Amino acid sequence: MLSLSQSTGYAILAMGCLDGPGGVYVHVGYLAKYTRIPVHYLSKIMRILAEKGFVETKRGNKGGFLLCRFPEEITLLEVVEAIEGPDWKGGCLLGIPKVWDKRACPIYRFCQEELRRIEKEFRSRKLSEMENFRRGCPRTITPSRRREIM
Amino acid sequence: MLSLSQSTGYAILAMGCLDGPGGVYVHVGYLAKYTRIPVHYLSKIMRILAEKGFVETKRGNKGGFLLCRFPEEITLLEVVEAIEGPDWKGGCLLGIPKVWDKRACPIYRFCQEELRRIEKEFRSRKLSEMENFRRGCPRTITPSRRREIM
DNA sequence: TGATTTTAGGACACGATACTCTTATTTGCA
DNA sequence: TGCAAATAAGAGTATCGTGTCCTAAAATCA
Repeated sequence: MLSLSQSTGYAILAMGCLDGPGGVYVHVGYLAKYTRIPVHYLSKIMRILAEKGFVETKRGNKGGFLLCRFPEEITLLEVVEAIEGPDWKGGCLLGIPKVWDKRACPIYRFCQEELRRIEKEFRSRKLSEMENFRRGCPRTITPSRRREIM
Repeated sequence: MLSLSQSTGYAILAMGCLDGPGGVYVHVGYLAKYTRIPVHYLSKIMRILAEKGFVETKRGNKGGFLLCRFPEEITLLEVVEAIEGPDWKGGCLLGIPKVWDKRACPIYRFCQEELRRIEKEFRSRKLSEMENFRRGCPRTITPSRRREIM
């Protein structure tokens, strides 16, 4: 399938729901429910994002996750590279492992142009553009609704 | 990594080296060596391509593989869909599994445009455009060189 | 302090992709 | 006819992405 890994999609979905510095910590359970990501798997991804310095975590009651920077300052490209690593572009959309011979790829030039275009898009788009989505994610919740979710 | 699977790249690389109807059958070992694909793995892919009706096979002495149609008539899109299946587009370059809420993907419109552009490219490009690459692939070979290869 | 809430971290399972190896089976040619 | 060449077929292995589960540790609050 022509796409980055699901994990990257999950990371963007989840980060798009978080508040910036000074906001409220959001429980991973709410994130998971709202974004439809398996909760234990998302928990792992959040830990990676914490290690990479994207999110701040707080344990215990009223704990959860928070962005370390404001969403206006975080580009999609940063998130992509944090999860996929620097080689996310791969070089060939067709899946030719390493195009050692340009004649081997009938769309060599097209791939280069496309990947440049896509990277430019990723670099120009910020998490803040998911604001409308973020607002739908619950932050405080009743005990009964919590039992239903978890 | 943002690409189709390696198998698709392998299929295109290999098919790009084959003759059309009436040409010579090419040994999978030569294909593998020339394209730098693991020979047993390529052998499996060739069998899939044979099942799908893209290549003709001949066993035994002087056997090998041949395209069933002329390379001018075979588009990249056909090969992609044969190996990846019809859902190769996935819908979201970022890897968001199923974009149930357009607000969830900050580049929803961009993805749609890009995938349309890429599909158009795949549909317009033919295997015959790999002619220069194909010519470098050995068809007949000495026993000593064969030992070295296999 | 103790109960509750929440993340941290690791073990494990499962399927897909990528790759290897061995044993048929078919074909051409001497 | 028999040998050698070549694909067919399928079992086996490794790794990775995805997902589940359990226990430990930390933080809050009564």
